[in-house]
Amino acid sequence: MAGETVITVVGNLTADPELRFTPSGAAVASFTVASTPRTFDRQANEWKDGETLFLRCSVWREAAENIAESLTKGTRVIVQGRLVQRSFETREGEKRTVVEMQVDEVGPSLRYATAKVTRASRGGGGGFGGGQGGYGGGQQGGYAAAGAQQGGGYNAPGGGQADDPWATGGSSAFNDEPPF
Amino acid sequence: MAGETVITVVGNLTADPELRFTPSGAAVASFTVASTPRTFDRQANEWKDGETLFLRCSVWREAAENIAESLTKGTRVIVQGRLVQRSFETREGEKRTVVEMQVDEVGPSLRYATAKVTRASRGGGGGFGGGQGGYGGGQQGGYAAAGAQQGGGYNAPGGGQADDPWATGGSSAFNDEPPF
Amino acid sequence: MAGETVITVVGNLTADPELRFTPSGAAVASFTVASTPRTFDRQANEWKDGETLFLRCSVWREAAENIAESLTKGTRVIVQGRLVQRSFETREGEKRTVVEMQVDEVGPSLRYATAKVTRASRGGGGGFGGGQGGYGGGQQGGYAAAGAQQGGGYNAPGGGQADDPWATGGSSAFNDEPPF
Amino acid sequence: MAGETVITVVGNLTADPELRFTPSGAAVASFTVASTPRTFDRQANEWKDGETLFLRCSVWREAAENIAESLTKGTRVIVQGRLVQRSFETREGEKRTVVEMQVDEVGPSLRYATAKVTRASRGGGGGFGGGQGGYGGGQQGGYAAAGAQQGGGYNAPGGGQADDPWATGGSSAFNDEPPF
DNA sequence: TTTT
DNA sequence: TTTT
Repeated sequence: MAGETVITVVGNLTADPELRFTPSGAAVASFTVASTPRTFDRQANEWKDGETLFLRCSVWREAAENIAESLTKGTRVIVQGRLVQRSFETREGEKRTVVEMQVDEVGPSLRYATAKVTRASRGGGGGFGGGQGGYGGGQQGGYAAAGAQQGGGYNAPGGGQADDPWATGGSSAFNDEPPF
Repeated sequence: MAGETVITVVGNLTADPELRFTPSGAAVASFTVASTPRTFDRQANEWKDGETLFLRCSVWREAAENIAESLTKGTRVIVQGRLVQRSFETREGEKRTVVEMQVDEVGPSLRYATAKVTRASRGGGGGFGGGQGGYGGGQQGGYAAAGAQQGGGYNAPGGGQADDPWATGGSSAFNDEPPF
Repeated sequence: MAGETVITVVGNLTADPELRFTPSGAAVASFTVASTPRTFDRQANEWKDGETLFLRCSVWREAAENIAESLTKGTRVIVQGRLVQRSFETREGEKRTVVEMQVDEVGPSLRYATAKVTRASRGGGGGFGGGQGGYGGGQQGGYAAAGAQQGGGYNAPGGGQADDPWATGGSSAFNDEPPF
Repeated sequence: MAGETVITVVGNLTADPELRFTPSGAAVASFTVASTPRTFDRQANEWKDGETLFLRCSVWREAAENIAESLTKGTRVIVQGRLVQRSFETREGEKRTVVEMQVDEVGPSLRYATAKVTRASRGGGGGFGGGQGGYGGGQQGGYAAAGAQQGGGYNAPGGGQADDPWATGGSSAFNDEPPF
């Protein structure tokens, strides 16, 4: 009896996702995420790549079809799901167990610039209107792009805490240099 | 002295991201994620929406510019980062503190079908080839698409543990009905 | 290159921890956590136990010695650490890979009442004063116990947000029935 | 519509937990965790303490009573729960919102040696027999203690994957120096 | 192989 | 087997 084993992994696809269908027609996609931690080596006093974790992932239904269309080998992704253990038998009749992930949420990471190019599009598109229908028809892509409110200083940020500090100019957040 | 407070939140943008620049030219984007948990009400014996969490998020550098281009109001996103507390002063000179998130990774969730439409594109594009080059030029969008190996029954899935069970036909994963 | 794969698992020890020492004298403890998720079966409209995840865990140094002393078979624990993959060779010379956890933080869960009994003590003890000195010597155990300020209505809760709501009487948190 | 916002925080109690009871008799404990991240400063090329996060936490029912007995100011704890937002009104009638945590699991961290002392006990006690009553009656405390199998080299570790590598002598895990 |  |  335990809460949950929901985890989030960030890494790169080792190959294009595979899409299959169950007899009843449900889509299931599977892929492997390679996640290489960066750790600080106290001895050497430098950053090093740790051992890569290769984690097998399964996605069902809509999400399965979505990722088959938009994620490819090498894509950096964010994957959230539950760790599960699956038993199976080898061809030699030996029992084995593997740890895998049943994916709840998955999407491409926008952390690096390389992610940008691919979202160029013609006549509409642009933006991930995840919501209840098609928002955002009509952005033209390009740099200024995608509906971002680049300008204003006092536009209500629409959320958060009472008397939101982001709305007040001169917040420390907008002085120099990122905090990390 | 504490490990980390890395968390992952899934939710929808309450507005388009705001993009600004520090005096030194570093990009910083901010947005609010609305995350509504579904919880099972034991009394009523049914699922209900919990209280929505509105969490203010900041993103720096490349990622800031990337999201300003591709995320819009309503997008369902996966956000990973560190919880931080920020102090500020109200216009009345009162000290306040808010809990926010410094984002490490963020991207659109591909969980729902609505995410699909927006990635249609002309002459290439398509797919998030996060990697260093060929983002699968040539997919036509549409359903079969995006490099997924839809066909085979026994193609090596190229991943996972020794003697990978996914390679063996008839794995339980491909029988009927998703497990959840 | 990926952020981190820090995860937290809650479950029960399948056996007492094993404590060993490296040639250089570093302590390493290992144990297996059995984590059984509860999931809501939509078909049956009821809660069921999911498949149990058995996750092998390693702990080093001080923590290794601490857990060897205080955790036993069956203990419900909270374990935080990094997922790692370890390669090894079977006696038949076959290569294998397993997913395990390198533990950063671990401790007994105080969720259930059964956890209570074992902490009874004589003349001192009681309480886990992990902090910077005085572990409250002198609590007598028993129910009212352990330094909790049961009484007051307006004692400053010493932390948190400006104008902390916990300090104001009549907060909704103290009306009837827990929210879950 | 969002999965969950389950998070885990590690930190120290800023004060003893406060225990109260709702009119209907349900116990609720509250406390604040101070969590100070260690981050690597690229400029200075050294580790620094980040800004401390003070997170207000609520615990209900059994767990509330358990922690009131055993956690005290300064204790290092592992806390898992859901981030929630709570609205309230200040004495001036102003609306405010705070981010807090509804705790699912909480316990003392056994990471540091200081945690050890407090578990000394007389005639029984000792160990957290989380299970079905009092296991482990009779450990004497002290170092060898608490059911740990310190000895053997080849005792079956009882867990994990097929052909468990931990059972094989000479695993890399038992060579010199911890991996971090 | 654990377990409110 | 991936990868800023």
